[in-house]
Parts: sequence; C-alpha cells; structure tokens
Amino acid sequence: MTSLPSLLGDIDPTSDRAVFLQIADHLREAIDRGRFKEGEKLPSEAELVEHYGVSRMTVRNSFSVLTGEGLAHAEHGKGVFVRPRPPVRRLASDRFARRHREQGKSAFIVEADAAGSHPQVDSLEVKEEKATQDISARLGSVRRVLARRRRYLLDGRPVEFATSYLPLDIARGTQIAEPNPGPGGIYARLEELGHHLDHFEEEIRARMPAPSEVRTLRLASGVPVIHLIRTAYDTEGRAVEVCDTVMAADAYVLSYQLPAT
Amino acid sequence: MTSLPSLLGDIDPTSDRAVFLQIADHLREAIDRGRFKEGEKLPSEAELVEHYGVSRMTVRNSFSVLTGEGLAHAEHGKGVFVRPRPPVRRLASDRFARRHREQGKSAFIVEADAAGSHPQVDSLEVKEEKATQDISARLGSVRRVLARRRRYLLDGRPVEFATSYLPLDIARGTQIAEPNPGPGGIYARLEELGHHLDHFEEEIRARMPAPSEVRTLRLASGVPVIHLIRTAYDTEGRAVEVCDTVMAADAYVLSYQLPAT
DNA sequence: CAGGCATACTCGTATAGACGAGTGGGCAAG
DNA sequence: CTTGCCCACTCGTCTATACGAGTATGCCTG
Repeated sequence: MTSLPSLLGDIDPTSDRAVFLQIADHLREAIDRGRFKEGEKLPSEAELVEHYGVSRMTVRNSFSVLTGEGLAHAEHGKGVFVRPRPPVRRLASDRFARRHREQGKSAFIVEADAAGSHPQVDSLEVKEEKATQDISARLGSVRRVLARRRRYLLDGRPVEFATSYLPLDIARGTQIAEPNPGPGGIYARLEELGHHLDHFEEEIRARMPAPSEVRTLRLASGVPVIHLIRTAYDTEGRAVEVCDTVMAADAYVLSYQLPAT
Repeated sequence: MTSLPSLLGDIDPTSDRAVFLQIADHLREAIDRGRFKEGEKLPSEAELVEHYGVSRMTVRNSFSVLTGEGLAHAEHGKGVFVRPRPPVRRLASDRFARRHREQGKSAFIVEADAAGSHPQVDSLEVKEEKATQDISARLGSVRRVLARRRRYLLDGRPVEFATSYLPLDIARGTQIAEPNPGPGGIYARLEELGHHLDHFEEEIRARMPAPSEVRTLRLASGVPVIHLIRTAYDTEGRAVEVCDTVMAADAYVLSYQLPAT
C-alpha cells in the first residue's frame, strides 16, 4: 500500500483553516483524484491520528464533514468507505403517457426489469383518511380522501415512497380502493371511470430528509431527498389525484421534455 | 420564558438511543410543534448542558444533527437558531416560452421584480474554452465552446449559479459572445440567427453541494443543491445550447406542466 | 474437521478540560 | 453624550481518556 504521507500531505499550522477541515480537504481531494476509489476503505481513525499527530476527535470531525457531504460513510466495526454512487433511475416526463398504460405491468416494474434490476413494491396501505390542508387545497377543498401508500425498492434497496390521494367521491367502491388497482394502474381506472386525464402538474423540491424518511428509505447520511408532488387534472379541469413522492436523491435523475413554443 | 424542563423533557437512561440523539429528538420535536419559531434562538449549549446533565460535546453533537438536517444553524458568538425557510422562487416549465422572450428584461429580473424582491446578476464571465466530455457529448461532439457564467442573487442572497455552453460555430462573433446578450436573452439571439428552437430537455438531480458551491452560493449547512442541466434543440434536431445550473435547494420549487396524452 | 471463543481492530458515545474568537451590553473615562 | 474598553456569554476547535459495540480472524478445543 502507498504510504499515507504521499497520499495526504501534512497539516499547515500557519493556515487559519481549522485542522479538521484541512484533513477533510486532503481526504476529499484524494477521493476526487481517484486515489481512493468508490467503495474503497479510507485510512482508519487510528492511522490518521498517527499520520497527522492530532487527537481522535479531530479526525472524527473530519470524517463527519465528508459524510455530511455524502462523500463517505462509516460502517461500525469495519471502517470508513468512499460512498459508491448507486445506479440512478431515470424518470422521463412522458412516463405517464397514455401509451405506457396499455401494458399490463406498472411503469416501475417494466422499467426496472428492462434495466436488469430486481424491482419490488411493498408496504401497501390503502385507506380513507382526513385530507391535510395542503392536499385538500390541491384537490379542491375535499375533506376526506383515499390514500394509497407504497414503497418502491430496487435490488432490495428502498428508493422511493409515494402516497396517492384521491377524492372519495371518485375512488370509493372502485378498484382504485383495492390494494391492486389492476393493469395500467389507477390512471387507467380513472379514465375507465370517465375521468379523462388532461395534464399533470409536478412540483419539485429538494431537502434533507426527516428522520422518518431516513428510516423508510434507509438513507445514508449526506443524501438529500427529492420531493415531488404531482397533481393530475381531467379534461374538465378538476384535480382527480395528488401523488406525493419522496425519492432518495442519489438514486434518481428526473428528465423533462419541454416544447419551446 | 418557559422553563427548559417543560419544553424539552428528560433523557431516558434505559433507552438504547444515544443521549445526543435523544436531545436532538427533543429539540426537533419542539421545533416541529412550534415551541421554537423560525429564526428564534434555541437554548445555549451551556443551558442544555445544565438541563440534561451531560457534557458540552454531547450537546454540540445534538446540534450538529439538527444543522445537518437543515433545521438549525449556529451563529458564532450569538447562539443556535431555528433556520428560517427563505422565500422560494418558483420556476415554471414555461419560463422559456417564446412569448416570455418578447419582453426586454430577462426572465429572472421580471419575475423577481413582480415578487417584490431585489434581483441581481453578477460575476459575468464570457469566454471560449475546451468542452468537458459531458458537455461535448450533449452538444454533439464539439471540441470548444463559448461559456457564459453568471450568478443570480435575490435580495442580496446568491440563489443560483449557471453556465451556458454554446458551440463556437454558432456563437462566435455574435451578440451571444457579448457580456450583455440583449433583450430576450440568448434564446432570442439564437432564433434571430436562424436557429429556431424546437424543444428543451431538462435533467434534474439533487445532491449535497461541493465546497466550491458552498462558497459561491453561501450555503448554510444542511442545504442541498438542485442541479439542472438543460439542453436546447433547434427544429433541425441540433443541440444549440447546454445550460448547467446549480440552485440552492431551499430557495426553489420547480414546477412542470405535462400533457397526459 | 467444525464450532466456538479470544482477540485485535474498527467506529460509536461520552466525559472533562482548555483556549480561541465573535457578539453585545454596561460601565467608565473623556 | 459619546467613545472606548472590559466582561460575560456565545459557539469553534482541540486534547486526552474511557468504555462500549460491531467485525473479522485465527487459534484452540472438542
């Protein structure tokens, strides 16, 4: 193995940059230059303590900078590793186009199969509940809604958690209220019920996850979430569904095609 | 002031949840419930040390959890404060529609003025440079490009940093290569030059910022960035511009309108 | 040979103390 | 009254130490 000094350099005691930041800089630069590759183990705390001649807390402070940036992650009992960039799922803006609903399976399953990954959908929950203020506003002042919650996994890793909200007068008693909405998903059912879809509106935010989201998506530290809220409108201009989706940001690229007119 | 005990409760020594996480939980819950409002000062480290009977590093550890989540931020010499949610800028998917180019001022300025904020654009840089591999691939194997860099500020706060790349054979010697591209921006110039725009493609990612981005956008810790890469295509299917934009995620909501067909 | 245990190495949590530096209020000198 | 200094309070950085808990390896025992 290459010696640490040649990989990492030394602390500059004259610099007014904090020691732990200098160490973080060294490590970050080494990672950026490929001296440490994805998934590879970084020097242990003890090794860095000896190399730099600082206390262990200082080294840990440096690591916490890197993990906060999403560059590294610690594994108890093993070491600190360069965080590998997971394969990303591309969400195209035409993923809800009518032609895609013809196929029996859901878009998520079809696409993942095509990409050679193993898709799963779990923690189905379908129930009626009180609409939050936000959902109510988006759906046009409804009081109670049907909520369909599900979590999507790719090769065993949770990547997305989504909840669809539908007005009760549309969904109650239909197949939409069943755990399995049938081929083409709920959008196909909505159209069969006479709610012809006209357009979608998607709102996108990015933020750090709440603790519950960290658990549900098993997020590593330093990984933000993409929060997408999609509202589906029928040809009469009525909002017929709101879908609230939280995605692990390191697993997604969203892609939109827009006319220039 | 309400006493700390009533606001925050106590450590559960039988729990196997780490003490600093329990303290973080207490503070987070108090913030969520509105016991501490936006911009308000949290109890000082010393106060929490006394209240919980733990060491200062443990309290600091708790704070670092909250700042990592983007819920709080520390100000040296003053205290730790609940991070206020800044006003967000809404980017509509039709913001580059032809009709918006008629007006003289740039979209950013017009929109910000309308929202009552004070917009600024700075650090103009326009120069020819070698295309990165990625940019070259997106523009169709060009070697050198014209790069237009600028930073956008709202009420003095940097919120966005953008670079437009254009093939030299299109941009060289035109007003596009000037610092001020004129009314309607470079898209208006491209159309005047005969490159009629057909559609845009936008790719969206979210991630934690690199250190240089933290500096450029003066990002608080716990704030991710939205990385948007837009490619503009003309009616002949040629990519005529790639715009690479990094936005402070807490300042933006992206909004897209999609046909359901 | 197989299973289990000891051990060494890893990171996780917590303590106690020291000094530095930014902030703001009050007091004293001009 | 104004200026300037001091001080108290704040967070920032760093050291040194201790113990706990997860992991991997190799040896020892049965």
